[in-house]
Amino acid sequence: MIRRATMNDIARLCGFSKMTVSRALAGRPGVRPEARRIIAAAATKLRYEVSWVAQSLNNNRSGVVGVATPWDGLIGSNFLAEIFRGFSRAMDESALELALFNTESESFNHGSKLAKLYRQRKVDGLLVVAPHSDDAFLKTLRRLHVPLVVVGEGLPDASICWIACDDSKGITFVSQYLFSLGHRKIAFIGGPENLNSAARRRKAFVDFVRAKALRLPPAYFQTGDYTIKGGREAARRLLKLSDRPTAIVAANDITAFGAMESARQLGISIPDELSITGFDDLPEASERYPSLTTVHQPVREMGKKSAKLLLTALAENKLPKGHTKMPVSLVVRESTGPCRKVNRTMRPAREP
Amino acid sequence: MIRRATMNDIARLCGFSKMTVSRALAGRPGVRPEARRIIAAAATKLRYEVSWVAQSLNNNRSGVVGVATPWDGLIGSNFLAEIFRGFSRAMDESALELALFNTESESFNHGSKLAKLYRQRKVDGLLVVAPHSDDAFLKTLRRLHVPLVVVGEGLPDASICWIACDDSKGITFVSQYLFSLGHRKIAFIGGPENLNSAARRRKAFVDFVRAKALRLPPAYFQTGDYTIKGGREAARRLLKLSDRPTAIVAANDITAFGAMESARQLGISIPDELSITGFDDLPEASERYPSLTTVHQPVREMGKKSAKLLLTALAENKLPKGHTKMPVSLVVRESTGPCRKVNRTMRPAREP
DNA sequence: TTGTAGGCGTTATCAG
DNA sequence: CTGATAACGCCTACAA
Repeated sequence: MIRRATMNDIARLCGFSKMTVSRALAGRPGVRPEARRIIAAAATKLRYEVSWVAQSLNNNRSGVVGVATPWDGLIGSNFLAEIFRGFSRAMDESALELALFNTESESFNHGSKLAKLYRQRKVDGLLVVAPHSDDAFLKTLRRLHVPLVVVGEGLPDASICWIACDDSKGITFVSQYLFSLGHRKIAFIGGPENLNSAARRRKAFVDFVRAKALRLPPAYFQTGDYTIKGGREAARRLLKLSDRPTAIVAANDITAFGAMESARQLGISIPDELSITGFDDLPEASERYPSLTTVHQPVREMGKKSAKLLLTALAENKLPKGHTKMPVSLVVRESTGPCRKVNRTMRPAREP
Repeated sequence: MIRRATMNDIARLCGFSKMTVSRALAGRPGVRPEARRIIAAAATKLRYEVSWVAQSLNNNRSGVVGVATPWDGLIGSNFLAEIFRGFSRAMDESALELALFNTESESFNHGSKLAKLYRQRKVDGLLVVAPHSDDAFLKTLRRLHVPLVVVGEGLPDASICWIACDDSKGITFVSQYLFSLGHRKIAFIGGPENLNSAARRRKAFVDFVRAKALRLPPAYFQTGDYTIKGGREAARRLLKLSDRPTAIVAANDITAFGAMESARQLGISIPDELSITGFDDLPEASERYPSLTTVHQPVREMGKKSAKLLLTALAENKLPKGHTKMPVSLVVRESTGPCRKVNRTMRPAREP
């Protein structure tokens, strides 16, 4: 492995000074076109690449944006994948790279690693994806004035910049839709308690139930963990009730997929005997059989937008600010249908 | 944002020279214990963190390991997720960070970005996950002597270090198992042509068919793309054949999931009328209904091992070498069963 | 238009 | 054990 060429090498090779070389290669004014050409040629010949480290030392910038997210919940998911696609779209032109951090690792959340990350200038800023509401590191970050944007979770702390979707509206959409199909026995499978968005979705459902004065047994309010398995188990509990629901609102698509599996296992047909809705509109939602009625949220767009926000802030050398609620929409597919007045339970269904 | 403390600040504060401070904080010998304590105290008071950039400039090391992989195929998948978990397990103690690169981005594969990545010292080495066999960048990398380990794909080029699983053996396992259950009409759904592993799996199946002298119609050899959709479509083609197979060997789990959906849509019961096998043993395989008989490959282990390999090589300042084929094993679950001599097709099944 | 001097924060080297 | 000096590769500021 041979030593890489430096500006000095180029300078020596073509008889200019380091400085002229620097100016020429950075495309800055004040260099004779002729000189520019000579220098460019020399650079090519020596296979020169600027040392990004040396630049960083000058700028006090690392050129790296950190992506921090709970791995166990997200890293294999299409949700995160879509967000990433959004990120990379936004950063394509920016010469910045993405580094990945697991917020679930002790050292990260505790803050020990975190302080270093930024103070050692390993990252210029952070994109935080779907943090848990009990994550300690966000407070640390705020105190250190680290430029950061939170994606996919609206936070109560007004000083933190975030981009999320309108959770309440989404849940209202599906609930309303099921209601309009005649469903009155609607159950809910929520997400993990440590996500603000999950809490908001649950609250929206509760509000809806109240507004429509539906009288639902407590067992209709289940909690999952945004995994297939969690959805399956919660649905199983629901579907084994003597007075089982005719529709299930799942707090995300994955949970809905799990619920669909439980129904299938129990021989309950979708949507004839049971309607199911999701939330997120992951690519899979349209590909499953039956396809899933769900709430579309512009995940990739959110990724792109948040990355842009951060880049702009970094460029202007200030902290990103503000909160954005992205619009959601109802996507009707095959997993929902009109309510049949009587289901197959032994006892006849209660009249609403 | 206040200027960060430097070694100079500490030196001034406690009356030692920069050099002594450096030695003390790096825990190197040749510093009086008393001095050590004083310096440590000063560092704490000033909230000092070493500048990793300045260190890099000295070491000619960036402290970053790049992870390069085709995003569209992998980034939302549990396969990649498992590999990542392995990586992070291996790097937990190492102070290195992971940066992410999309091999499908033009600038990357073309090599323009790539050369820079390493020559600018943005990364010390690369972990390349499941590259396509037609990826040009690998050749570039080899020429530049970039330390790299390829995970999940065995490559023909002997000079590149890789860790993969024993594809042939895996396919032989499932084929053999289906055969032992009495299946003779076994179809295959392969993976994308631009993956060496997919080619090897297909070849293993063909070899098996030949060894057993099975006479299968050409339509029994399908090609998917390792997606649910691809699996579903290929399976649909198979199941609509007048002489349809009694078993399907899918080249990965995802494809198998798709195939299972097709069967369900067509009202074909698994495993009574159709046996299906996968490959990978993703976490989902055991959670689907019915659960999937498949080939287990130690994905996380592979991730861990490859990261370790790279770290060792970096520490010893040489290129990682060698090829590792990880063992695979057959995992029997619910998606396979004995062959019934007559299936529901109108015409009676041929005798084997 | 070009060049010189100096600094970014750390560490290697060698002298005290 | 401690410290002065130089070097890593680039860029800003200023001078010619």
